[in-house]
Amino acid sequence: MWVMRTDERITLAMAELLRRQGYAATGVNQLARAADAPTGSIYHHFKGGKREVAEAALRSTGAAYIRLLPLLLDPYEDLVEGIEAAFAAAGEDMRGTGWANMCPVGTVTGEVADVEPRLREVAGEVMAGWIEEGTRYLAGRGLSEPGARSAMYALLAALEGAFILARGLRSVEPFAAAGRSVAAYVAALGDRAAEPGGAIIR
Amino acid sequence: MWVMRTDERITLAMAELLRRQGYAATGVNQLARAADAPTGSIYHHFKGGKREVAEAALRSTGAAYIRLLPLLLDPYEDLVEGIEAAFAAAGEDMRGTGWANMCPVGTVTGEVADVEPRLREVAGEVMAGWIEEGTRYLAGRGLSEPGARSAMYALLAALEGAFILARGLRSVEPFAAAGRSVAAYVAALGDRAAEPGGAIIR
DNA sequence: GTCTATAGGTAGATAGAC
DNA sequence: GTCTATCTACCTATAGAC
Repeated sequence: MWVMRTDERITLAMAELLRRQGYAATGVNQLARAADAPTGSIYHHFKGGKREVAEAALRSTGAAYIRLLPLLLDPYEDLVEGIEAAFAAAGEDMRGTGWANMCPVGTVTGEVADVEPRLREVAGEVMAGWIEEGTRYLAGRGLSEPGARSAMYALLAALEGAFILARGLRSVEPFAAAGRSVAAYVAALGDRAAEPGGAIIR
Repeated sequence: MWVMRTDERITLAMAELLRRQGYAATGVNQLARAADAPTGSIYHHFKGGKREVAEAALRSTGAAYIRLLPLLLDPYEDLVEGIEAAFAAAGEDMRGTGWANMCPVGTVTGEVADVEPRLREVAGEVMAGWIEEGTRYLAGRGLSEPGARSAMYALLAALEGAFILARGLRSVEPFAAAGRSVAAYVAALGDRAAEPGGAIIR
């Protein structure tokens, strides 16, 4: 793509700002500057203003993020090993951006879920999509359906929490520990699935 | 305490507002209303204004939260069982408050770590204190020191992440899964510690 | 579709009477 | 120490020329 449409630039700039400073602290003028667009263009493309831009940003980054799961785990024949490696990679990525690289969906949900019901809804839809797609993927890697679903909840919680802890502590240690924890859980699920009679997993 | 000092009311009100709507969305006038104090009193007690109030709120809730760890886990002779129960309790607590009951430290860290360096520092200090105290507690429950530390990182990450997922999805399922995951990790750490030669734990 | 100018409101912060 | 009135600056959003 040699050119990027104005509305795409606006959405992308919003996603970046949400990751770094959240929704409330992000101003429309700041967004316009970041997207290299005049203020009026934002309201031309997004009649709902700032909030509608944020909704678009959450949806688009949500779709992009879930694609990382197979991308990071496919190379590992051993799923448990892959999970530890994926968490480690996320930690290094965050360190490389000066501890700024957070998930906008998690940031916004924590920040303004009570005050902006529409954003909470969109974030919830994105998260639900993550769970569904992730469950399918993990089931394809050998976990039972309920086991895969539970593992996906645990994985996402550990990941979102590791983002926050790493950002506060400026350390990759939360990612390392969270990765080991989720890996241990998946390993335990796998062991149980491999037992005779198999797949009794809560 | 029959009376509560003005500065205490302000700090407490700020903590509550931070949990529900974050730092940037919380206005000084709103804070004054919530604390039942005039705007000027805030600047009388906190020369640094809004940001200094937020610092005090993070420190005080940080100290209060870590006390919950022994409170929730002491009743359980089996640590692994206790961890699952504690996560379940946190989830129910959150459901009871209409999915609003989040940790202000995590919220603020996710929201304005880049934009308000002082708040990031304070949040980091609070988190580091959680790790230290939590590591001591878990070591007292039989884990090796490095195992306890790693478990504490994993526990906090899973908990902060579960807050976010539960808030977005309006479901306690993230807490259930996160609890099972951390419990599985602690169980694995314990098994290894019990092996002959013992306590080879990363 | 792009961009400028600006309206109307609210923010954080302060001054100073009590 | 408490409280009111108010300042300046910035916010979201809009109107309308190009």
